[in-house]
Amino acid sequence: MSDKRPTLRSLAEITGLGISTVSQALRDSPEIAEETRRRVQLAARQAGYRPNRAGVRLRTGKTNVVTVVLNPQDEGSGFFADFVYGISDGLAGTSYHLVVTPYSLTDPMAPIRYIVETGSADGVIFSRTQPDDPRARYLTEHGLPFATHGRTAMGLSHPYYDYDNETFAFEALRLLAEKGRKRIALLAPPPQLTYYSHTCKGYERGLAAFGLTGVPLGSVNTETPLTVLHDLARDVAHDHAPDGVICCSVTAAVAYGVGLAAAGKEIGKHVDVVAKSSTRLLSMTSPQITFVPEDFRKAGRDLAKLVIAAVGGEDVSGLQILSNE
Amino acid sequence: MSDKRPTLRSLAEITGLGISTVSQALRDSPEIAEETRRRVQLAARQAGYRPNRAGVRLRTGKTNVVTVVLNPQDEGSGFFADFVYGISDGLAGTSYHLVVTPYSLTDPMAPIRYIVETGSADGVIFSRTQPDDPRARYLTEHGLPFATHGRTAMGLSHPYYDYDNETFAFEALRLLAEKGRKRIALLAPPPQLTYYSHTCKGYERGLAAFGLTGVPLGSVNTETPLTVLHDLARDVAHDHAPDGVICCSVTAAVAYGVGLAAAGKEIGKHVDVVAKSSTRLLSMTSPQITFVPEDFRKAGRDLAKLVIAAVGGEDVSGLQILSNE
DNA sequence: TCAAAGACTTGAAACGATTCAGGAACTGGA
DNA sequence: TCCAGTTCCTGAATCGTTTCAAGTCTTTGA
Repeated sequence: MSDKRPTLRSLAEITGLGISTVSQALRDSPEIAEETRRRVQLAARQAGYRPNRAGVRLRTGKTNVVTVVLNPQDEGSGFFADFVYGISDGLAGTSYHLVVTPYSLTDPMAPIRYIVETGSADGVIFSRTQPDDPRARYLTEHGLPFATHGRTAMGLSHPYYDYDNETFAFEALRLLAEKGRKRIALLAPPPQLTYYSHTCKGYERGLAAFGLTGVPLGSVNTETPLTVLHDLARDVAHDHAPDGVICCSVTAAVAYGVGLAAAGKEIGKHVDVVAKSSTRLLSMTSPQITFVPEDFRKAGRDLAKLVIAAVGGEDVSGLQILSNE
Repeated sequence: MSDKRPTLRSLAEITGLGISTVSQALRDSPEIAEETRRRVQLAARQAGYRPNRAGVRLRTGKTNVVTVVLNPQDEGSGFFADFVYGISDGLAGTSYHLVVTPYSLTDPMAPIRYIVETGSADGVIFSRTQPDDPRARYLTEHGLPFATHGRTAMGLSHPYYDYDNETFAFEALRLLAEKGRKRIALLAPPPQLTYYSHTCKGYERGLAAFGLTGVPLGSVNTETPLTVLHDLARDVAHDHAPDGVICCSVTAAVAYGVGLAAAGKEIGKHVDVVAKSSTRLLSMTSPQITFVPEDFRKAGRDLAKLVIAAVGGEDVSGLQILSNE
């Protein structure tokens, strides 16, 4: 009936108990009699009680916040939206809120330090993981739980979710081999990211397994400006050209594909392209490209679960996911 | 030198002043002597003091949080990523954090009520605004500041950022008229969203102004499944077909364009398509479509500024932006 | 019958901030 | 000299929660 939010104190008044009794009863402490607990919990439910987050946070230091760190390179990649929707899914039904921490163009570590120094989250999720990742190192040193999208390779065991890029590359080569392709190029991710090496490994393993020839593409990667990729595909000398291309990014694949078309090369006829994709739209405009799905929403959902488990102190060994979706 | 975060108390000890003096000095209260203020502020800077958010929030009720509400329909639209990056930009340099509030599939009002009931934000941003929007009404009734992406039409004055869709439609018709097109269809947004009527208004005004004929498309809109739009474009009877199409969404435009191609109609030759677009990728795959840019990142940035101004009590009249970017 | 043990409950302190009602020291005027 | 007014500073209370030491009451065992 009162017009303010119920608090422990008001519940105590309603039930005629002490504040600390109410507090413990709500958390099902065995110290409190079974019946009292039920009575308090009922009263709380009826009053619509929700613990005041500021109170909890001030007293315990627990923020009930998971934070995802923005990367400047992710904008407009289509990755981010799905990823956040997934994290949001994964947090649903828990007491955790999701906060989005901005990047700093001048210092990639700044957001991470900020989170640690201000204690503004219980757990962190970040992507674009590198083999020797300073963020992972820093968070580990400071004991703040985190989960990464992608793996590290620095002798550090931590929760992660990773797409199995090695298998992707390997299976992509199988597909190309089945189509009779012989000279395959790899449009790889930027080399500083961990999954670059996974991808290359699968690629090299596949070349050997299927008896194919690798064709180097020079120093371009999936984050090279699209127009450059387009022109590369259009202008490549015909006698050195690959007849199959594996691409780790939809957008890059599409740009490359448009470039091929501009050179009069038809995908599915003169050349084949296999690409990872998270969206269905582009399979409409570029139906000739072979798309292998990658589900960023699931990545986000699983990472949310992982980081919560890590916050809860679960053993890291069970918090590492290698997925092929 | 101490290993814990500085607090008002530790600053008080360092400076030899009282806690309340320090508190006021940091906020430049005129009650405190000029010199004392400087001394305290210097000490705070040197110690790397940052106010504890939980403490502030508990005492004052101020959360220093702006929350953006997710919409289920926005996933994968490309809108959301840019939008959030923009909001994050707009919040940079302020004390505000950005939290992402999940949607509820069963009750669109649930997240809004949650925010109000738990007092978990100082301000709210939401999109997909409707003429008679229950979210706007509820937030107004409860006195929680908000800013909308899109306008309402319910006799309620509130901060908003809106793209000028009326002008977009009007100018799109001008473009089509200049290309010699006569029979123009509008692929409009879903009718429950406010900008549907703005778009229609511009469309009708343009038809009259340029002497064009409107061609109805039936009950489809920009959120109709892409395959349906594709098939619609492909299968439409030739003698009733429009020779120009205005489209309020890139993805819909592309699907429609692919459908046209499947029917052997060439954009730029048999028909022209004008569409809003926030991404440059699709202008590569569909260079024949005329793209009019819409900048969601700017929308987010401006909305962040607007909602902060609203929280600060600024007059609504200056917090309404109609943009043509 | 009494002490010890157990079962429940509780008030007070603490987390870090702001606000408010004073208090001390100084000024100026009569 | 004294009173009133300024200027500047401060302790205590408060926000809502958890934790801890201590309290009451009942039960048990000898």
